[in-house]
Amino acid sequence: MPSQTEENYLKAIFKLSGKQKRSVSTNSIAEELQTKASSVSDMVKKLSEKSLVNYVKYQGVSLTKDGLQLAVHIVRKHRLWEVFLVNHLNFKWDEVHDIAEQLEHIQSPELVARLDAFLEHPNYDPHGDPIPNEKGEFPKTTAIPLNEFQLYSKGKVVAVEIDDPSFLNYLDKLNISIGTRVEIMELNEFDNSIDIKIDSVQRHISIDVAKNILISVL
Amino acid sequence: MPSQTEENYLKAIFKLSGKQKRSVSTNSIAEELQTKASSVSDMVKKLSEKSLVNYVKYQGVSLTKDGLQLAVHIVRKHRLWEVFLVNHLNFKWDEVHDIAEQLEHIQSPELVARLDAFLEHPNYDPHGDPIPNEKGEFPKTTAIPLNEFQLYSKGKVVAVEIDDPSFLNYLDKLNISIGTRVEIMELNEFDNSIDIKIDSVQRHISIDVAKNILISVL
DNA sequence: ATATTTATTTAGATATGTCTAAAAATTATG
DNA sequence: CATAATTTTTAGACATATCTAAATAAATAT
Repeated sequence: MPSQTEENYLKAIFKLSGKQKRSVSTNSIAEELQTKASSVSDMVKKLSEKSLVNYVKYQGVSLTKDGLQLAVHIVRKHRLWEVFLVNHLNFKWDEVHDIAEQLEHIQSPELVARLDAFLEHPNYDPHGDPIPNEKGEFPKTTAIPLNEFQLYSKGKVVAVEIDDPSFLNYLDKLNISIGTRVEIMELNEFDNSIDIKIDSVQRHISIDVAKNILISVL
Repeated sequence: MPSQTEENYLKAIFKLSGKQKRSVSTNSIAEELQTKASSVSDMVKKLSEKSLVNYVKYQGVSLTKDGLQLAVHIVRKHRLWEVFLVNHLNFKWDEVHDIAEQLEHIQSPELVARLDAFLEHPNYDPHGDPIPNEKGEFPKTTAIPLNEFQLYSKGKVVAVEIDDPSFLNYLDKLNISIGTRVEIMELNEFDNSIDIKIDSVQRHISIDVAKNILISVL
């Protein structure tokens, strides 16, 4: 059984690898985990010995099949707990990340299975992120970032790319949440900012915000 | 914030101190935590420096006010989680200890408060153990062990003293659970065993079992 | 292609929590 | 009360995970 620290490394590598599963640099892991590159080197070596990551000195890290499976399972637990916290304990979507960060390390397959059933097998967490099933398979989504959306098209917010409380709070202020309908009114070439309409109110958002909001076409 | 290990030591000392809050020996802590006496010596020294225990070399350990408060709070979390696991995730009373053992270390006062509310402020856990409130106050109980019960008197099982799965399983077999009505039919002086009536069925139980079943008089 | 900058790794140190084996204190026994 | 048995503590070692500082490799710029 991997330690909590090891689990956090696996999760960080999973997150940074993206869908294309590209290999990840020591520095980026260090930044993600708020630690030093030297610590990452050490840990990555250790994970490599356990066959959880592929690691060649100076050439980045990627997850092995075993490592990926573990990482996905931790993500599953994290997101299931977030659903519990929001749907049953009435937390807001910007309050649950740190608590789920702890709960995700609880070791009990039976607990995960029963929690999943209790929550009625949710496919998405409160941030719209997909929840993998027991086998590690993700529900497929066709969402694209708001900034890649076509002018005058209409869509529905299905997820956000980051769950930093300050970002989520900002979205709350703009009245944007999962399920919100948006229409693209104008694309400003100058700074790549976007004008959108929400509930018939026009709003202006920056490219940095737009690319972290995932939309599905209506 | 104390580490998980420190929390486990505090909890062990709390458990071993009993209601009279007697001071606890190094060896008994070692046994309770399945570790070595030398490790206990080290840790107890550390907890003493943090003013969580009173410790004089060779003379045992007791909790300070701060240590007691922390220990009680961990017990509160443990028992609340057990209620959740049994009442909402349909675990049996003999399956929840190890999971609660992990969940009790989750740090979030807000989570505890909301869990407590979600569970509707329970006073007892699935084993009948009292759950302290936010201030650390226990609901008062007048329960006494079955072996101290008077002949021919009737009572109701309100708690069990140990939550070892093998013990709980044995009780299940005898059809004894929290709320079961029992009547003392015979006290056997020879081996201190007891004959009791449960649902009009007579059963024979040993002193070791009897003293771990708490009864309140009817 | 060489020098410089940046990224990464190694070496050595530190903190936590554990252990074994030996020493010291306490308690029990004759 | 002196000796034996037990309990507890200390000393020194080890594993995990971290850090700083120095060394090395890779990438970038001149």
